[in-house]
Amino acid sequence: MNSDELCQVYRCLCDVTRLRILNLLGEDALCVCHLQQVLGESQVKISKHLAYLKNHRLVESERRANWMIYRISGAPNPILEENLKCLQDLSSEDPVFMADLKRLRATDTSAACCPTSA
Amino acid sequence: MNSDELCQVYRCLCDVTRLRILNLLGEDALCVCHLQQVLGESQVKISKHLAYLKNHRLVESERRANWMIYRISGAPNPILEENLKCLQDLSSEDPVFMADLKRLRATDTSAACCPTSA
DNA sequence: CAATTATATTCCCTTGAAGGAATATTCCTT
DNA sequence: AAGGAATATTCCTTCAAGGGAATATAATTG
Repeated sequence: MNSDELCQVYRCLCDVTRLRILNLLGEDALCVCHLQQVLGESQVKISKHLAYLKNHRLVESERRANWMIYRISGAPNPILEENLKCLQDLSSEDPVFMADLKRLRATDTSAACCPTSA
Repeated sequence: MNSDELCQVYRCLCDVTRLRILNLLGEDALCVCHLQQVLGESQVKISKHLAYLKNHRLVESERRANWMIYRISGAPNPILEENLKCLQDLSSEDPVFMADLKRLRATDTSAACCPTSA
């Protein structure tokens, strides 16, 4: 990791929608439609932000039939990991992150698109 | 700290010049002219980035005669602190940060503009 | 193969921010 | 008060990126 790559990581983190996505993916791998549901944002918006995160190697994806499952990248990244921890801490205080997690837990993850249902 | 403020912090961190500035200020408070010297960047550029950091409360400044001394903000900010630590770790590997620190140490800090000479 | 579902991409518009040149401001010295 | 040094601001141009509407692609189902 060099200074430019470090900047790239922060660029990924400096959008609230991406932070919300990462916060959710910190809990579990998720398909696009679930992210869309939980975040209440448009399909394009979610899809573009996921592409952005993927291009910068913060998340990775795997196709499962019709669905794309996204998860936090497995490649070790100390900066990302440290900041995901911070995110987790904040998510017990911040109303936006809290509400997202609440909706996530209320979401039926037994559907065909869910990673654990494979 | 809420999700928007968190984004703001990351926005501050996603420019390499600002990271270089923060890396230097992590060592010691510095005046603009020293930052300019060490970073080898234009006066406008440094000044604008400092203004940006100050507007977002990551640094604070104090006038000393002709000079403005900038330092990392004293207000507690866990996210900033955590990432300054990361920056410090990286600065022993990354060529840009390393070179900056080396030039900083080679800089005469006994001049009138330096905080410790007060 | 046609229709449907899930997701990605393209086109377009708008905005924030980076950087340089020129200028303004602030403070010091004489 | 005038000049000089340090720093800040304004004006301008360029560019990345956010978001929506429409369209394209990929896989599934009938």
